[in-house]
Amino acid sequence: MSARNSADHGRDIPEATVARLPVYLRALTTLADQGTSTCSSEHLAAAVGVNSAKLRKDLSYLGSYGTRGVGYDVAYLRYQIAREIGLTQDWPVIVVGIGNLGQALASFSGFRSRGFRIVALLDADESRHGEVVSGLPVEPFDDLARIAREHGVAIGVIATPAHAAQDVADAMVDAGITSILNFAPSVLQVPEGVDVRKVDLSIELQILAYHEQRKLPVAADVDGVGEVSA
Amino acid sequence: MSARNSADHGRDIPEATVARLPVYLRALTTLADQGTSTCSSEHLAAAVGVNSAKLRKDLSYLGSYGTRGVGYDVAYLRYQIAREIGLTQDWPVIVVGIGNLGQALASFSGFRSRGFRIVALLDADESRHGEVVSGLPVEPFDDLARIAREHGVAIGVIATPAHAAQDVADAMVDAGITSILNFAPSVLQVPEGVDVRKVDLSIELQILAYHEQRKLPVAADVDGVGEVSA
DNA sequence: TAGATTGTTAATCGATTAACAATC
DNA sequence: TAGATTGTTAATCGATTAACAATC
Repeated sequence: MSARNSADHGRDIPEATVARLPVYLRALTTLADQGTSTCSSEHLAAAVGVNSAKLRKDLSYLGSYGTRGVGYDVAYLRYQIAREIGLTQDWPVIVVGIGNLGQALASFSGFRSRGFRIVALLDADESRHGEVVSGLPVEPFDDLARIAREHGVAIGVIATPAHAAQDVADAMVDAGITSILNFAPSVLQVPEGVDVRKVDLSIELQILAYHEQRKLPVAADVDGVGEVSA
Repeated sequence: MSARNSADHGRDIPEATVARLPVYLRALTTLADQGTSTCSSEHLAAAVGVNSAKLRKDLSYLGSYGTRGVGYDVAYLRYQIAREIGLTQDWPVIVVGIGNLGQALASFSGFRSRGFRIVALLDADESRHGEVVSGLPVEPFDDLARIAREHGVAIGVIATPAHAAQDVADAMVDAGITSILNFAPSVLQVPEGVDVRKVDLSIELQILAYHEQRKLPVAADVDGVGEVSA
């Protein structure tokens, strides 16, 4: 009953699928680098650690880029995924907060090779201004709006302490930035239409700790102490 | 029909809930620091940006720690969540790979305050050995097993380049580490019983780019180019 | 043609959320 | 008691996966 035709492709891709497309893309790049020209869903799924049915379902949201009985052309599928994500274009990015993490981000080569180009590093600390980090000068935070507009920046990265993060987000939104990657351990309030993704190092460790804690105690279903002597 | 009693608490908490508990914990810490002693699910939910029904359902997996008509005692709920996650104990952690990211991790104060203690920094590069980073000496990667056992390390962080990550993971598993936080852009193969969480900076940016790409083109349902002039 | 593999269906599973009885 | 808020139910929604017809 649902009138799905070829023109629908690229619309309404489930979030869970969107989050996996970059993983597939990376695996395809690895395969291409190894000289592999064709691969099956089974092969690619094994490389990224997912169920092959899930992989095929994910790819089906993009279109029919495989050949039954044969598999997928690595270069072709790779291009289609890159196009779908928007990596065939260049994304100027600014980073606010040049502490240890900000410097690590500034020097991270993985961004550049995937279509992301850091065009400016900003910090509120005057004593840092003019300092060159990974080839870019540290500029005043107050110049955010001007810099963002000059470079057509749509994506901003927050690498400040938690207490500054909301102010930075507000300034980014004012400057027309509509996608924010937040490394500060704080919840950002942003208007509708602005996407925020959060990377939180200590939350990741806490999730691991939760599972780790369940591994150590004995399996018996008692309300025991469950502590092991140090 | 399901015989759920109070002794069940702390078992079978859904993954989605586990991932949110650290967020609740942080919000409760903020409230406590502000001197707030009681809060409603509505209030706490607003602070972390979730539906209050979801918050109450999440908390219900831990037990009944609220008071109808009143809300939650901030300090008490905070303790209960911390206990559930396992943050009432100390987690020794090692970091392998002392590049920019590894140094940022080593100096990140957020770990220590949440019960995680970095006990060693390791790197395969001999020229770095002995160098002191954030008060810890960089030690040889080959000493991983000894160091991990000496400190009872259960959680390891991989901050190496992608090509080294699998070897590091293998060594960690051999050394008895059963939880790994992987910052390298590679898929790790680990035996059952070992948890891996992955933080991938460029994947986060790619997910943002996907959504950003859908914002820019005009809404019309045409197969147009959708490119804006630079 | 026979074998292989995709793309899709449909069943299942897990997560979200509105609504409300329980109860402070 | 009246008002407020929890803890839980049940409906809904979205994601996963086995199975298989389509088809190269």
